[in-house]
Amino acid sequence: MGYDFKGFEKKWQDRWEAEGAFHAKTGSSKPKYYAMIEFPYPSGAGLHVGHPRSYTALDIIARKKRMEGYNVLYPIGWDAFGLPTENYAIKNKIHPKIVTENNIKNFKRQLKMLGFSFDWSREINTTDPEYYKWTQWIFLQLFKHGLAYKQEMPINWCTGCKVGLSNEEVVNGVCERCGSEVVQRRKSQWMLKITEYAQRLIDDLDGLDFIEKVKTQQKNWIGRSEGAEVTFKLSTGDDVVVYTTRCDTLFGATYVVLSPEHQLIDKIKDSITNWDDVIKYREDASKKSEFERTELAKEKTGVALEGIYAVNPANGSKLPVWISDYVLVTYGTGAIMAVPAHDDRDFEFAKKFSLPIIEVVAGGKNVQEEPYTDVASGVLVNSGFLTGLTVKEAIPTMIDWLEKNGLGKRKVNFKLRDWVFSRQRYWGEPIPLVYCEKCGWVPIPEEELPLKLPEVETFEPGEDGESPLKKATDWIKTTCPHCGGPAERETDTMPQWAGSSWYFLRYMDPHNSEALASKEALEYWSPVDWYNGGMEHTTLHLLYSRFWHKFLYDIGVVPTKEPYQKRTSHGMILGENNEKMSKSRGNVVNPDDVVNEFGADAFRTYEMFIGAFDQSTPWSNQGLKGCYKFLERVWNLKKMVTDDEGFSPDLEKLMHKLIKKVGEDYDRMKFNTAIAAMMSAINDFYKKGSITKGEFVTFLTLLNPAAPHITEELYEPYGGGELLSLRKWPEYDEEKTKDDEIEIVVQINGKIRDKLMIPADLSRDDTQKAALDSEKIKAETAGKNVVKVIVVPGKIVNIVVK
RNA sequence: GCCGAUGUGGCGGAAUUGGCAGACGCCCGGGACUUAAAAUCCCGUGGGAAGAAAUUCCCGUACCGGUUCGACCCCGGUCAUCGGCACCA
Repeated sequence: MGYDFKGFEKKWQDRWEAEGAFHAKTGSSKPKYYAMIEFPYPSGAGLHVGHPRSYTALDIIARKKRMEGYNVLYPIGWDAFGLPTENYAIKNKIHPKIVTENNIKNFKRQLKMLGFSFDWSREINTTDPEYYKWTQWIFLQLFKHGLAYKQEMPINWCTGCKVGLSNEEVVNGVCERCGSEVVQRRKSQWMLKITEYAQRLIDDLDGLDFIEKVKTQQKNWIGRSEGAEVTFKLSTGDDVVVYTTRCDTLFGATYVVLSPEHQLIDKIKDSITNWDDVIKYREDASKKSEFERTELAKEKTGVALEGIYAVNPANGSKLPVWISDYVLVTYGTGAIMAVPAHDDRDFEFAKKFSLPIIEVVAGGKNVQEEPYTDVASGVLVNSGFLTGLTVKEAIPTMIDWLEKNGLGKRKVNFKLRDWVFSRQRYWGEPIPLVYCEKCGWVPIPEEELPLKLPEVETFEPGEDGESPLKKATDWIKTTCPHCGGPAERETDTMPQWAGSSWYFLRYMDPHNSEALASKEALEYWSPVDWYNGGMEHTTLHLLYSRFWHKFLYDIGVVPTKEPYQKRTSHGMILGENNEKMSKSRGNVVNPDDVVNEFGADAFRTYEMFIGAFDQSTPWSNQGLKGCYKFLERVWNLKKMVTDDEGFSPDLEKLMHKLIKKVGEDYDRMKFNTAIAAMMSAINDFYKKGSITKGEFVTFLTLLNPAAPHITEELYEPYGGGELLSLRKWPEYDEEKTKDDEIEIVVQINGKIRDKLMIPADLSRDDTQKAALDSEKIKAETAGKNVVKVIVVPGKIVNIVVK
């Protein structure tokens, strides 16, 4: 009738804590192992059943490594700045600090009840001034090295949160967080030059053990493209530089397009005869929200700049110049040469406005009807000195020609944009800069860090999205650290991603007041050996933190180029109805209820057994019960343990196989099959009716990383006061995992006709002989012509007959 | 549209990477125990056909085709679902 998990789960959690069993020791002579999960945002909703999937997985890794003799760091903390807390604070008129404290308290209780082997003595909190002191310090270093700059620029403005968003935070034209419409606004914003690291962020992926889809997603996001910048002369005498990856098609350019925001337009204003139309188009374009821009992408719009033309540098032909918002001001040069015969967008535009289409690459269908964009095949035509070359040959030939004649040059572009780093919000790290009329932006002295968040009456953003800190007038007024004159503090705060961009460093030395971490700790623990987290952070947190880390490497603060050696990702846990868990769908499973009813071990074991770790799977209460039953069977094993040491002859093979299987499966994150193997073993134990002490203890050790409480409890009578969690991981003997006799399959023409037990080490010839000697096979092959016999020793014999 | 992943019993999922498809668990069915039920333990469980039975045969990994002695696995094509990107020239 059940096992009394409530009687001991808490007991062991307390004992691990009291003994400091999972404390990592900086500088220990043991080899180090740094396992990390993404620290949670302590939301009011409490822990989601998805969190423990990742935490249990790396807990298993951490616990196993510890048992294998490593000095393991498996830390935990709170990524606690952010909008949901602030919005809750506004709504309920409670200080976000209090909200955060309460949420952390609840999260901490929930995490503790699950028995993770976190080193709680290293707990960190991004909203703690002792923590954000160093977030601010890093920002100051970025500023001092010219990687932080303030710029008036069109930003994504969330109409709901009243805050600027980075491109990464805009999903399908709406705010990732609140779902409100996002529009373009011009705002002065702090920016971080992540683009300066674009190439290195791609290149350095090579040496890393990241799952492939993370690497490709990051590469696609950074979006490197090789091409050329080509200069077109305008009839006004000005130059317009366009960016193209297909300079081979230059002879086919039939018009030039500038983005509506292109700077040149104002300069040549006087030569444009339809200026009113241009003004109107620009205004319309700027009013379009991000949503409209993407949704209406199909329908091309534009205005010709009348009174001017551009000259094609390849053949001197005069081309009309247009403006259109299908050309983005933020990419390349904000201007393109249009080759409608060989580009989908240009084709569409040319059709709509009846512009000429000239074929310069042969090999497609009629380019008057559809563009031919294939780069792999196709030969240049109508293209002067390029005619006859393949596209692949023509591109470098054209670039060489352009460079030789001073008409263009090779150019690499990236889709990645600089990181919009300021938020007009309260609950974030204050940006530690002051503005002085005389000296401009001046960093505050490092001794003055942390620059603490001032107290304010209300946390709402002001009209027009002013930062709530604007109301802290006393705080804002200060003196310039440079000239001593009057100055004002920056009132924007940092985005939520700031604190998480370096937290893995703080874990190494969390209480250091002199530095973000000591040199010794950084040298000892870097890099994180294994970092598991969600795919949703691939282009945000994961990229941002790699960027910060590279910067810190460049200025000599950290010893490695990359923060994380290995990155894996877990699949989502869906509701029982196979949909994403959400309050509105009513399919949320609360970890508190699960632990209360079935205990932490059953919860952990089930989350590991639920399916392939990297794939999404629906929750199942029945499946959970199955795992509970398994643990119950483990519990009841204690009644059948004999006093014998070691392994009994009839279970020896099984035990060695099991040690091998479970260990290897844990390492490869095949937790589901590791648990399955242990379930299978349990079935065998029950069949036999008794097991030795040695078998029992070994079994408990293998299960311990997944189900630490029940195994500690069962081990207690055998441990002599020692914790099972700190016991040595069992070893196996490869020889003893091998069977003496194996079953092989005999096929005739690929169909199974017989199965034979043969000695495992039987030679190829003898295996073949045994197969052909089988009665069944003899009967089947009688009177037929044996054409061929394929023998795979230890596996199969296939006899081909006619 | 582009990039990536996935598709296997009633369900979650296995399959040493080209060698017995369906491990393990759930559900369901049967039996033991019990006055009875629950719990527990044992057995069965992809579909179809033949047989009283042990057993035997056929079909089967989204669909179509190919390579191979042999394909869930490799190749070509199609469809579906999910995730990411999306006017990036």
